[in-house]
Amino acid sequence: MFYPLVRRLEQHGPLSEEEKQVLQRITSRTVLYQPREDIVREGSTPSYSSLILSGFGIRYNHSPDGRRQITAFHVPGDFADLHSFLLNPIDDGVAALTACTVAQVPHSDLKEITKNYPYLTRLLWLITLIDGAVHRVWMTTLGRMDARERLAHFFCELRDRLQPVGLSNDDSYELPITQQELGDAFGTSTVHINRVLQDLRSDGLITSRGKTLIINDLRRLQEQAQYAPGYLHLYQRIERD
Amino acid sequence: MFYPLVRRLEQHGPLSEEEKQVLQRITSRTVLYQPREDIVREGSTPSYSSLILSGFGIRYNHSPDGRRQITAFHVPGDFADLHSFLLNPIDDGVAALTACTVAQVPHSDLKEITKNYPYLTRLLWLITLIDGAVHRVWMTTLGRMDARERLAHFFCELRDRLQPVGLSNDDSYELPITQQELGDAFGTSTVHINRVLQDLRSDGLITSRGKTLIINDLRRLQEQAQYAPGYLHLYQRIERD
DNA sequence: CGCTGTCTTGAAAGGACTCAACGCCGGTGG
DNA sequence: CCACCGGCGTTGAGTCCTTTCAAGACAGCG
Repeated sequence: MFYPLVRRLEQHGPLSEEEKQVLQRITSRTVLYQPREDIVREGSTPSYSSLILSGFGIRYNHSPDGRRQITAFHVPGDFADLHSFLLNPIDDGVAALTACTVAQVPHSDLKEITKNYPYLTRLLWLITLIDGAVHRVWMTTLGRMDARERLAHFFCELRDRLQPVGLSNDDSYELPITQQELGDAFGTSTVHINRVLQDLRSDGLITSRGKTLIINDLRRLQEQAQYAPGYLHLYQRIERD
Repeated sequence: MFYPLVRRLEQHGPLSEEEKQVLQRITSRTVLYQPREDIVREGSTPSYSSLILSGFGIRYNHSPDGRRQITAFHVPGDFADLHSFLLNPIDDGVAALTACTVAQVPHSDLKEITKNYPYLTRLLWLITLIDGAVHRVWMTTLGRMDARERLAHFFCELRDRLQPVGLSNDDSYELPITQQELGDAFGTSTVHINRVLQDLRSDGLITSRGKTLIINDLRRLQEQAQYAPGYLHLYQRIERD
């Protein structure tokens, strides 16, 4: 049996047997979602947080007049709405891009953890802080880079996030994201995403066949994207005492 | 004596006498910063987090080639880099816009709180989560709104954030932010900020005299900005048990 | 009084958008 | 087994928002 939350938190600090058991217990309730299905509705007040075990998801915001902004792409191992533990009603929604299996972690269990497991609490807190760090970098790409740089940056980011969960090999990975969704994430129209992708392809930086993305020239892609992976804090360590 | 952190956290749940004393103790070390001075350097690893007691600050990111994105404006009562408690080195910097008095809260004290005061821990965690919620809305304005809407949105947001700390009266407040800084925050050039401001002024939505901003028609400003203040979670309540 | 940072203005260029149409493909139903 | 359908990707043309570059006006400060 595979315990994604254990694996994820262990990236940031060692876990005791007891702690591992706690994490296994609170992630034992799992649910299956269909592609496009809502996992958490915008504005709702869930009593649990959703941990993605398999599949791809998105987090999104709608402006009152209906324009959509995708604020995060989620891969297996991501806690899509850990923030709904303390923040409710939540103002963003979570949806499945592909079929997803999701563990529903009751907020009551999270509260118990804050009472009895300060170290686990800090680890969970850290996960939400990394989320914020990624948000800030996305803000920087949205505000200060052009569409081409933003896309290149994202492809670099996704590669580094998929690696730890074994979903990226040889710099290629499954990318089940439509051009419309890319547009909604990176602040451009679908049409423009299409043209930028063609650009990246014709420059030999990437290849995309169907839903597979191949990075042909990682160095150059990272360079043009001004990509520096530190903000992902993949190996941020926390001390127990 | 005035304890900004107590006041801030009390917005989200009642505090016991003991808890108040803890908060007072950990915010007792204060420092004064000059305008433009760095409060936290980008990429550094501070051993304390900075709580702004008076003055305005910004948080910012630089892309490797030097373009700057301002990711947050901070007002009195804001914990500018509470996330540096667990996230280090931090990838964003904090700087003073005006003269600032700042309380430096040692990370060791924060760690003690996570061990002994789970309720305070959740309150502090909440603050960082609200930060994230604001980030997401900024992403939405950056990605999906034009410069005029973004500025209007920000003026509405700042009004609602200054109200609780008594810095906004009659829908007017001090705005010690240059057009260059507004540009760096909202993803446009300084020149364009200037033109958009003139637009908002000539439409009778705002008046700005020197560093004072007056909102002349709040309804219409909020409407055009599609402003919905829920994301600030100003009165988000958390339960003790 | 002069300096420097900030604000303002104009003109030309460019990145991105909208609208519209078309091709491709997989899925569905007859 | 084939025809239809809808979602997705692609393309072109015209338009608009925003940028860049440059220069001048203004204001606060030493």
